[in-house]
Amino acid sequence: MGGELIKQEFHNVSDFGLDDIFDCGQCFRWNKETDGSWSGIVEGAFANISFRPVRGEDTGTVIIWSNLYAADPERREKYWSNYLDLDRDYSAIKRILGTEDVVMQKAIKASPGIRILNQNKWETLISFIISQNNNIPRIKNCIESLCRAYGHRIGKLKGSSIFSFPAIEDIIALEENDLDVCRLGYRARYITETAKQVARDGGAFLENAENVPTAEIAAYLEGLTGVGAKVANCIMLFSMKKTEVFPIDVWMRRVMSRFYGMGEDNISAIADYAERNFGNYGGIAQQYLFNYIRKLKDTNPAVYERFGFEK
DNA sequence: TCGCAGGTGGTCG
DNA sequence: CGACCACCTGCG
Repeated sequence: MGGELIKQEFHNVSDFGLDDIFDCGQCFRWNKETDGSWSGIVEGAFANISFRPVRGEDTGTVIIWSNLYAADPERREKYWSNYLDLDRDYSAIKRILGTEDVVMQKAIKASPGIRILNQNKWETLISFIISQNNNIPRIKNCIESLCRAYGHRIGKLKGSSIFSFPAIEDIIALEENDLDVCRLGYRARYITETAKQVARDGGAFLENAENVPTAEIAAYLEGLTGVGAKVANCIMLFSMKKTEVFPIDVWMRRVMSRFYGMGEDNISAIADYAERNFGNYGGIAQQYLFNYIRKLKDTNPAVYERFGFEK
């Protein structure tokens, strides 16, 4: 590994579940270890995160082993606290979302440990371009392949090399068919085009996006090749703290039609419903619902199939 | 084996 | 502006 691993702990953390956080489709470079911890690559560094609950499942200690900002304890603590969204009061959000919404109460109960990660903007942008019309195992394979081909070798783990996510410069330096090895399909062109567009201002807009109004960011992102409303919302939610956006994908359309009695292809009506009922926490509501319907399909396909509309 | 996957861009009325 | 439809690829 590049640099030794240093331990960072956060105590008395509640509303926190590793599987809920890392397996809810918001990130693609984290993998579960046999001991239940999760390992991932973040900002060109390696990390392993485990959670030790105390007093049942309510609160516990988050334990992070990483070589990120090894020489700067203050920066390191700030980074991870922000990355894991530890300053946000999820109990309060759950109360707000669950009020007079039985479906949401069930969804929250199914994945009580969800937290929205605050990830690198560029990596999130490219990752969600790759995610379109694609399935999660292949999305992960595509991203690893991209990192292996054009990221930088940052060390070795369990006998195999690990790589950082390629920087903007790494992508704009590519020639016509360089991405073929990554098997990205038609998304390859979207990525090279988007990289050029983002590089026009040296990546400044993306870097400062958190301070820009949501509508303005959305307009910028949807101007990028391969970025539509859904991908733009995912980028804003998972890397820019815009918790009010509500990404609508096939799963959300299924949830809204099965559990909320809405037309499956009436996207604008679904968006209106989310805005009115989930308000500033639409994105968090979306994550509870997304995990709920996906888990239901995996754990109880029969119920998933015949689940009619209930309200 | 083959439909489908956390959609988007282009085209046509 | 809304309703199609093609699109790389490989998982389940």
